Amino acid sequence: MSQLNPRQREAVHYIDGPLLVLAGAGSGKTSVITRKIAYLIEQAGIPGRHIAAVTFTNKAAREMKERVGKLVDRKLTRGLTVSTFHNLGMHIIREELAHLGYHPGFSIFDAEDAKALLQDLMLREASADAGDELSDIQHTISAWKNDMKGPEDAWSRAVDEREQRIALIYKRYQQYLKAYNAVDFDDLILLPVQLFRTVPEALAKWRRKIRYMLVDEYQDTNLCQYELVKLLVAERAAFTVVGDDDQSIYAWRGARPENLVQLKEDFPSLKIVKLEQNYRSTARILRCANEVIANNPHVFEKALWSDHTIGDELRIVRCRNEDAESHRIASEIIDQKLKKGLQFRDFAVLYRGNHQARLLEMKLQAFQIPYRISGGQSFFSKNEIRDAMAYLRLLINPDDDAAFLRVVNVPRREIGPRTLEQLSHYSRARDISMHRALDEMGVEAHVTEKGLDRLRRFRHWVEGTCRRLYEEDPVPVLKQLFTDIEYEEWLHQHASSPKQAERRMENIWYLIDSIQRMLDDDKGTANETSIEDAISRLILRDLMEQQEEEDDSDKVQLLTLHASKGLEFPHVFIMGLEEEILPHRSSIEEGNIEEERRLMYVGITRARETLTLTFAAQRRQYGEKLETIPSRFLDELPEGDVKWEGTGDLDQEANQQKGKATLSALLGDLGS
DNA sequence: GCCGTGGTAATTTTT
DNA sequence: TTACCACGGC
Repeated sequence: MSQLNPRQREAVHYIDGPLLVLAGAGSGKTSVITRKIAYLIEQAGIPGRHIAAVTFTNKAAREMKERVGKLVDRKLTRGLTVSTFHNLGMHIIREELAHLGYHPGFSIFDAEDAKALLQDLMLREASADAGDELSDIQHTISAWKNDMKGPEDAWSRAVDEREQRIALIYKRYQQYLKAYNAVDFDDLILLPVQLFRTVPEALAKWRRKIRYMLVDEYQDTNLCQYELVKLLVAERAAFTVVGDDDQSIYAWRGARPENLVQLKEDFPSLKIVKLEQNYRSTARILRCANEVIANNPHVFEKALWSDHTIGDELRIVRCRNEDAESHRIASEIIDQKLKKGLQFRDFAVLYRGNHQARLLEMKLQAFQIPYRISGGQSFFSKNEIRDAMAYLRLLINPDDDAAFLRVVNVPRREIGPRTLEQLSHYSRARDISMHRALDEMGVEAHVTEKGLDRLRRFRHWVEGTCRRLYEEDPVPVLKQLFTDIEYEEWLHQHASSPKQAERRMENIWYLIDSIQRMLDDDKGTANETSIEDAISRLILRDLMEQQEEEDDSDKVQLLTLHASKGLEFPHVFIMGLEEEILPHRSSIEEGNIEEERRLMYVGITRARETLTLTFAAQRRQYGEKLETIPSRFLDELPEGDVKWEGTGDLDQEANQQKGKATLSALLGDLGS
């Protein structure tokens, strides 16, 4: 799509004021953003370094960078910011450390570090109640941060005892983070907001830097993120936000689609451009999508259209039970692939919850259908990578107690829980990090001699490595580190097979290679990546190439509806179209059907050519067989556009299906 | 540390 | 029903 349609062109060329682009599914939203960046640089004469485009995921940022790179001369994109909200926040914090009371090399705690800290805090602070769930506390604090509430606000606005308790924990939590020279993910957005509200010079500086701002997936912004945008764009209001209220499916984690409406109030001169032409799906699929979403109330009316052919009817397939459902999908994939000469990668199966993929996986394996499943263990949650990251963090910030605790005894240095307990007790009493505590004379009265000796030896080694990291070429120092500690031997001792240990070690080297690549990437340019920067970017997961490489293979895609947002496939199955699944039971209970409907809408609009919706008439749930009720969303589809199957004699149909499937499997074998 | 036991809950997920 | 957890004993 090299030519822009009139609406898209309008969105690209309008730069005189605030602009909201309501971009329907498949309407070429990324094109608009990337073309607009090109337009701003080449036509409007705004230097790249004064433009910032913000997304939610690294993947989106990477894709955008790539596409801008193809449109604009490399020289002109110098200094252009295309990053996630969190990455932008990290850079602001890094540049304004002094104002915020942080030191260089600050750590970024991920959810697990934060959880560990909270756990620790609760054990000794006793402000918590036995009934308080750790994850509940964590989520509450996170939600407060997303709402821009500090510990004091949370305390004064607490509505019950539980909130009061959590507010106290929140306060202590922040104190510890500060002592560790660490921030958590939410702080990456919140701290810049607090900074900009209290230090006008800092705000002025960033306003001078960012003269034009673009925000992708605007309906997913939370209160804090919107505030950051608002602060940065100021009254000048040179910005474009792109979003789709109908694809808001993340309200449960703080996203505020209301921010779309709020924009109109905050910026009365806001111009709105609607992108309604869809370049992805058949006219029939779009008609169905429009019908379904029309059941939601709307502030902005929008209807997708396409000049594609009408296309096949949607199929709704009733299956006897969940077993038959998965079986049917697997056999249909074989069947359609054969009949239409397709590839496995042309198919995607979408579902509400990850557990629904289990059965399907088994069936796909039985049919020898290759598949790729979304989610699962990520590179960064692997134990060896978490160890390695902890070492890296410790090197750039020795006060990072979470990192310290993770690796102080990995591999074994004979520093046991008792010794650590003593050290931690002392350091907390003094309100300093463990690393710092080891410096003090006072600690000697609290930790046994043997333990202290080992701890100090570890600390000495860390400091030596630290120094070398800055004096020498960092990457060889890092490689040396893992040899020094004999990490590979340790992996072998703890792995179930030598092969596994080798694989884990490979992951470590891959991680270090990635650092090398980051450092090399912009070597010699104005904004050269520092080792701290590279490590922070790793914590923010700005590295996913490994998965990408695997993506090339010919596999059926299995994804949750959430994970499917932004993607498209020629042939889509959505399974489990039953009440209590889609819409999900808890959403029904909470009365939040609208977000579930948007989820359905997202699912429908993923399909280019065909869409098959399946449900099981009977499903085993928590041990007992239950009759299910077909999803209400099925009734919302226009009758003339759907074809129901499997409503007749179920047994007979299942047998027919089985026969067909066996035949297909045989043919499939011959074909390969 | 590793393993069995019993109790509980059972979405969606990025940074 | 299953799967994951925290807990306690070795």
